[in-house]
Amino acid sequence: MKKFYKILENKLKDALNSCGYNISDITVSESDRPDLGEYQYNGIMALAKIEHQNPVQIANLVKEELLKDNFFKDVNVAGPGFINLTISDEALIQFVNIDDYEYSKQDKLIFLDYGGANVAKSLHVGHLRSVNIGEALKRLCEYLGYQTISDTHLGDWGRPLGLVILELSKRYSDWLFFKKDYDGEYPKVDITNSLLEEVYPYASNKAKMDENYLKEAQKMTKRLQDNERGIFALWQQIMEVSKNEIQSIYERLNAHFDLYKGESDAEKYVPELINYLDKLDIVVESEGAKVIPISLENDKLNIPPMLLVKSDGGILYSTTELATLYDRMKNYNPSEIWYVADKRQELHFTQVFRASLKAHITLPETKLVFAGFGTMNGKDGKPFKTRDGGVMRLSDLLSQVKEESSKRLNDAIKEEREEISECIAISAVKFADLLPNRNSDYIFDIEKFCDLDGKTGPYILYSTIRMKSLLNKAKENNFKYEKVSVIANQYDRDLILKLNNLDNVLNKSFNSKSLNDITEYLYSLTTSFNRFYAENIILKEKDPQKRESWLYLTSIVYKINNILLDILAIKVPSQM
RNA sequence: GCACCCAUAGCUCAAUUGGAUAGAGCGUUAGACUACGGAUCUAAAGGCUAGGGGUUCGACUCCCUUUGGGUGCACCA
Repeated sequence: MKKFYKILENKLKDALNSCGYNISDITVSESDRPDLGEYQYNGIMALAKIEHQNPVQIANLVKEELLKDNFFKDVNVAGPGFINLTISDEALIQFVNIDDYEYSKQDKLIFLDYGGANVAKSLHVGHLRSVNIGEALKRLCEYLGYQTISDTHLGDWGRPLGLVILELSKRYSDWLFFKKDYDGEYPKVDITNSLLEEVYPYASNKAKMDENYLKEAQKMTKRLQDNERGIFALWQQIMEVSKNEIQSIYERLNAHFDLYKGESDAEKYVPELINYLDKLDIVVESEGAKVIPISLENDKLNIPPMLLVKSDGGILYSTTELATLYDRMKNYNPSEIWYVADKRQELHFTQVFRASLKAHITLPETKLVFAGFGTMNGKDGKPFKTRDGGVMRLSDLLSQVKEESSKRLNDAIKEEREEISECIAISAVKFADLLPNRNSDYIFDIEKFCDLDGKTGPYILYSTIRMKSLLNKAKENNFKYEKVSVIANQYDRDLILKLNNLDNVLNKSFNSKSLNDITEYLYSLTTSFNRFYAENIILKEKDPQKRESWLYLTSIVYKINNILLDILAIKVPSQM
C-alpha cells in the first residue's frame, strides 16, 4: 500500500525511458479531474519545453507504452499534454491487501521543543497550539521511524520567579527561607497553585507601578540566580507545585515529555558558554553590553545582533536559549531540533540559530527548525480573551468545551460519562486546532467547536466507533474477513484510492511540519467510509466475496483512523 | 520609519509549492432511509482568488504597484 505511488511513478519512468526520455524526478498525483482518470501526470509539458517538442505527441507515445501494462484500466491524454491514469481492479486489489503500514526505524534523532509552560503562571490559551502541534509532530516523527526527544523547556528562571519570591517574602516574612543565617532543613510550606496564580500578576503589576518594588525584584532575581540557599529551597518548592499543575494539563491534552528541563538547567552552562564565546572572537561590545552580530550580507534589512550579556551583567532570554542549545548538542547531539512556538518569536530564533552556527555550537548539518504557528483569535479577530478581557486559562477553556460536549452526549450513556465527555471535548479542541495550516491565524469560536456537526473531532470519533461496532457484529456472526477479492462499486473503489494516499499525506505533513494535511485526510477518509457504509449494507450482503471484501476494507479504514488519531494525540472513547 | 506575513463563497478554513472546471465544513434550500449506531447519507445555490499591471502554453501561487489588516525591530520572556 505504502509503495503504491512509487510503483506508479516507476511505471511512468519506464514508459518515458522506452520512449527515449530520461527523467529522474517524477510526481504522479491524485487527479483533479476524476471524470478523466484517477491519477494524473503533469510533467510532459515541462519535458516538451526542454526537448522543444510537441507535448501532446510525447504524451501519446507514453500512453501507448503504458497501455501495454495491464496495471492500467485506462490511459488518456488531455489538454496540452496531461496524462490521466485509471488503475485496473486487479492492481488495486493487489495493493489493498498488502499490509505494510509500519515504517522501519531510522537513525536520525529529532529533538522537539514545545509546550513552553511558565512556572508560577498557569497555562493559558496561548499554549494550546504549541502543545497540540508539538505533540502531534513528535508522534508523526515516531510513526515514520525517527527517534525523538521532547522537552517542554519550562520558563522557570529570571525575573518572573524573582517577583513571585519577593511577594511571598513580603507576605510570609516569617518563613525560614528568608532568614539569612539559618542553616537547618527548610520545612515544607503550604504553597498552592492558586496562590501562585494570584501572586504573580499582583507582583508583576506592582513592579510596573512601583520602581522600588521593581528594584527589589531585580535583587531577589539575583539572589535566586546566585543560588542563595533559602531562596533556592523556596524556588524548588514553587517548582514542584507548579510542575504538577502543568503536568496535569498536559495529561489532559495527552502530551507527554521526555524532559522537563528549563531555563534553570541551561543556566549552569552560561559561564562556560560565555567563556567559550569570548575566546572565539565573535562577541562585540556595544553600548556597554556584549552582543553577537549575526546579520548577513544578503539580508534585506539589518537584523539586530543577538544580545548576550546586558550592560548590568545580567543575561537574557537569547543567552539562555543559546546555553540550552549548548546543553542539547553536548548531551543529545540530535540531527534536527524543532521549535514549536508562536510565529512572533521568529526573529528571536533566527538570531539564536545564527549565533549558534557562528559559534559552532551547532554545525551546518544540524537542522534547526523554527515551526512557528499563527495566533489564536477570538470571534472578533483579536487575540482570544475571556469575557472581561483577561487571558483565559487553558483549564477553563477545556472545562467550557467539556461542559458543551457533555450536554450533547447521548442520555442513554450512563457509565463512564465523565471520561467520554472529556475524550470528546479534547478531540473537538485538538481537531479544530490542527485543522488550519500551522502558519495561519485562526478564529477560536467555542460555540462552533461545540457544534459537533461537520468537520470536527467528534464526527471522526463517532464514525470510528461505528466502524468498530460493525466489526464486532461481524465477529458475532462469525463472518471472517482476511482480504479484498472484489471491487463492487464506486464506493469501495473510492476508499481504496483514498487509502493509497496515506504515505504521501504523512510525508507531506512531516515536510511542512503542519498537521492540516492529516486532519483533512482523516476527514476525507472518514466521509468516504460513511458514504460507503450508507450505500452498502454489509452484514446483510448475500454475496460472501463482497461481504468479506467490504468487511476487510472496513477493518483497514478503522485501523488507519486509529493510527491517525493517535498521531494527533486524540483518544477514542469506548462509546459515545 | 524599516522589514516580514496575510487578504479566497454569507461565515470559518483548504488548494499536491506554476497545472486542467479554485475545493471542504458551517449556514441556506430541496431530498433519502421499516437494514449493520441518525452525531447518517444525497443534491442544489453560492467565486472576476482585495483592485490594477506584468512574466508564459498555463498564475490564488512568481515580479511590480495601490488599498486595507496583522506582526516584529537589543538590555522583558
